[in-house]
Amino acid sequence: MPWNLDSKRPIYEQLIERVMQDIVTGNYKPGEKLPSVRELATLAAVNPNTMQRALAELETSGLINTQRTSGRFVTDDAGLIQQARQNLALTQVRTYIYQMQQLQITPDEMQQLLAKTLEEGTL
Amino acid sequence: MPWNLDSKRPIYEQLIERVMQDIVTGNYKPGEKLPSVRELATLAAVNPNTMQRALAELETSGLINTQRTSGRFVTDDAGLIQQARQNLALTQVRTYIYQMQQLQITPDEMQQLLAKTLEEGTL
Amino acid sequence: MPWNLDSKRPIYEQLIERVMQDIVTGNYKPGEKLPSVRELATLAAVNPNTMQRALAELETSGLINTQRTSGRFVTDDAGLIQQARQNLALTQVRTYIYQMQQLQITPDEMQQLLAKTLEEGTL
Amino acid sequence: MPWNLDSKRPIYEQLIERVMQDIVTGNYKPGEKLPSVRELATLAAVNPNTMQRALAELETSGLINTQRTSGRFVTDDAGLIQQARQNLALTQVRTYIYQMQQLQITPDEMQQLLAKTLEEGTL
DNA sequence: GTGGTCTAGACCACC
DNA sequence: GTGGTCTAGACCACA
Repeated sequence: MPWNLDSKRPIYEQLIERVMQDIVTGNYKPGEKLPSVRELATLAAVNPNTMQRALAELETSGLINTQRTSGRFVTDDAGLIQQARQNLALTQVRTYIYQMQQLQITPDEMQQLLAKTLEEGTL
Repeated sequence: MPWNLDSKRPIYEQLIERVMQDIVTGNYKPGEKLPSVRELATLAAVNPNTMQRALAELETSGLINTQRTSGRFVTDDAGLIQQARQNLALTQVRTYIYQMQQLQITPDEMQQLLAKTLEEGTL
Repeated sequence: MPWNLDSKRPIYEQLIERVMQDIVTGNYKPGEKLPSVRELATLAAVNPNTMQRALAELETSGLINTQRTSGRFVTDDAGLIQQARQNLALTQVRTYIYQMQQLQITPDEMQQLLAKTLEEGTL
Repeated sequence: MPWNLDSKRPIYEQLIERVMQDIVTGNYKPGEKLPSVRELATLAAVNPNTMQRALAELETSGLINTQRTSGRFVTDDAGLIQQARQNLALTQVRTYIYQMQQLQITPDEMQQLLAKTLEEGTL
């Protein structure tokens, strides 16, 4: 999977999002050891400093823990991970609703448009 | 209506979105003259240059036309306005779907979460 | 024939060009009386002041003369008109050559491209 | 090479044209890094903001890409550059033809006048 | 009065 | 160092 970095948004921000996704979707399992900063940086084709910063900020969320000598690990608290996933989803749906309200689109239409777009399989 | 500017995103970008919304929702009618740059700048509490930039970029969408000495006018092509509204809505729904897919959330869940959140009336 | 005014360029400038064209192409004959300022302004759908300014500037070229009481007349000096036409054409061709040189296009290519475009009848 | 800015036309517009020329004529090679905004501004003897605006608008053409922290780069798509050059040339020749038609000059004359002017080497 | 342009100078985030 | 944004204030042409 390519990293698809967009040069118009802060790189570190995109790295945070990507690693977080990999965690909440189970791509990295609870308790699993993450690749080293250098490895991840190589994979993402970014400067190690930038990856370092991203991981450091991720730690504040509690999703990953650093063991000074042995590396970084995904939290083994599965509940925490599920909660993070819920929060991300909730944020998305609220954003959707808010933006549609700005366009004066009714709740019914919001649901219909979603259903229709999903059916079409349009990306 | 306050302008609710968020200092974390470019102001001119938010101005564009706001004026566009005012147009597609009929707050400014087709063919209507917009307030002058200076007036709008005062309303939004931003520098006239910033508002100027926003309006200039808005012009590329064709939603507004500029008459150099008499002001800016909303296009009188109602179809164009409706189309713009559709596009905005489509972009929103696609973004929602894409983000949820990243979280490996199924289409069914996307719809259930939307329905549930709408019911709760949660903001 | 519509006047095709472009709101992004000074109106009076476009009026000058248009009336000058009408003269050098014989649309208004040598010695002929021009319509009144008010009439022309109506035809062009512009403010009479603007048309007034355009005609005033045209006078400096010698192509039209004002008779204080009876109106404005195209010069009856056919040579002067022909010369103006030549000058306009020369300016065009020199502009073309200059611009193409900026693109590092050779004289041969300038001629070939012109010939080809004329053949196609492309507008 | 001096920048030859004409005070009667918007400076940023001339900057756009100039940089675009430098790209399509190979003065700046595909994939090459452009000088920084500040450097170019100094070279052209304009305010950095003005140069910034020009480059920002140039980006919409796809001829240059911006990497937020490392600078701007000419696209490495040589085809795109050639296409841009063609379009610029086509625009010029069409403008020439259109203007000459307005003067009611025949296609034959358009070609003769071009040939004659090129021979004379008149600037 | 309108929009448009330009300068000067400051500050920011990012790498 | 890079690009990006914003402000303040000035001036211009046009109608």
